[in-house]
Amino acid sequence: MGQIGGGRHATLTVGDLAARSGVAVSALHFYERKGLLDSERTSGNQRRYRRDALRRVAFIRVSQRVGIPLADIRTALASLPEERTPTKADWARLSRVWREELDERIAALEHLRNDLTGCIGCGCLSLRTCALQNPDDQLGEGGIGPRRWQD
Amino acid sequence: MGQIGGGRHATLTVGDLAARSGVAVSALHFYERKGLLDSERTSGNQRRYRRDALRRVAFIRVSQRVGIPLADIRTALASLPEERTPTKADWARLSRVWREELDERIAALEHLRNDLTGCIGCGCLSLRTCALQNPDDQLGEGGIGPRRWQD
DNA sequence: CTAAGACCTCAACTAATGTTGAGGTCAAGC
DNA sequence: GCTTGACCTCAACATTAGTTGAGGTCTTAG
Repeated sequence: MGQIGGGRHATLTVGDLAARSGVAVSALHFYERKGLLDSERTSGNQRRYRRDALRRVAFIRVSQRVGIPLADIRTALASLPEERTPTKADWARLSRVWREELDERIAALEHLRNDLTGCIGCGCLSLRTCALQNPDDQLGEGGIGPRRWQD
Repeated sequence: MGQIGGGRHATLTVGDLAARSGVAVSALHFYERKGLLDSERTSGNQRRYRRDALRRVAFIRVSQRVGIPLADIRTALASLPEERTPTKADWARLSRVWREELDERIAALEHLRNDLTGCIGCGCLSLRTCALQNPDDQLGEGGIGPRRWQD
């Protein structure tokens, strides 16, 4: 634990942060490698996190639940003010962007549901006539590469 | 082309199927390796598809747009009658299952949106109090492994 | 009949998001 | 001051959904 019961002190060890955020240590290392998180080091090279790392990790997880890839989360986090602990307003600003993303994704899925419902009626799945096969919305235009969504 | 202009004949070559479905040849090979699709072979070992392969591929793509992983699509396809060309009713039955999945996913995302909207108000993202951090719905319970959603 | 284009297999690579393990170091309680 | 648990790095592996390339074969139009 990071001194005196795991957290009243100024910094957190990686184990503390993992325990409090519910994120595995290996994932925290990974976020750091990817530039989403950083830490100071002790003289012995061990990570020490400032307490706002906790909110940072929280933001990462919430963003992932919304379906945002880490690279985009990284970009968003990079827009936080450097050398000033982010305020609640800073976090709220970032989150608002995600809500718009989420709105769009929900709308796209609803559109898809409407199409699918129609196609179930005819059972067609016809390549020429079925709306699902010739999408006029954004869904499915990004090709077949690695997935962007998560659950 | 699969004889006489690419398709009036009984079977399709892999190139025909690719052209008509909009799916790359390499993806069709991949689906076959994964058991989602199969083909007869000519004496020279080239694939020849029955015409209902077209609808099968259509079903695969539609399912992927709904966000279903290939393994699940494979399971669904396995429930189609063997040795009888599937009817429209068969396809409609499968699609209905996906619509239920889609309904659930939309509902989960809407729930998430409500939580996020609330959390934007307070800017908290608190690990203890924010609904997003302590999910009581299905979202986010599957852990962190490979993604299940797509776009 | 032959040449060009389509097809074949197999292995390696991509991308995102991590986990696992090996081999070694730090820090803290007794 | 030593031992034990936590930490370090780096490399390899897992998963999903394919793509790319090498090296070779089939089919078909002319």
